[in-house]
Amino acid sequence: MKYGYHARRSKFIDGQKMNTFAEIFKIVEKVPVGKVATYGNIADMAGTLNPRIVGYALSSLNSDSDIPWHRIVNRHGEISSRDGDGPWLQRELLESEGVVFTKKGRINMNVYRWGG
DNA sequence: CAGTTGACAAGTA
DNA sequence: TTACTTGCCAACT
Repeated sequence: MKYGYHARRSKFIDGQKMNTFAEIFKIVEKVPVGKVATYGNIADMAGTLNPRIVGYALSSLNSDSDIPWHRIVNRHGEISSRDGDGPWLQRELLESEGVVFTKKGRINMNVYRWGG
């Protein structure tokens, strides 16, 4: 599965019409505990999105959101959140779910990556 | 309506 | 392996 941008904008998932952000959140919600997904993963599953849009959508969430935003990392298995307590909180949450970080602060994607 | 932005990814060196 | 460049596109201004 390559990182391909789909030309069509499918705003339909499971036969229901919904906006772009909702699509993203719906996918993110499916990431199981103890696993992580990349922005590209979510974008690909959503069917049409640029991975940037995924980050954009997640950035609109609060830290206490019901969406497991912390399970989304970049392709290198690194935390990409911006500033504030975001990055630290994300790592805390992941470690509390059993995700192990390397000394460089990266995640072994071969083990924890979800999808497929 | 026309830029600009951004929690990215892939390719290349 | 890291660092830099290019392509993306919805939301924002």
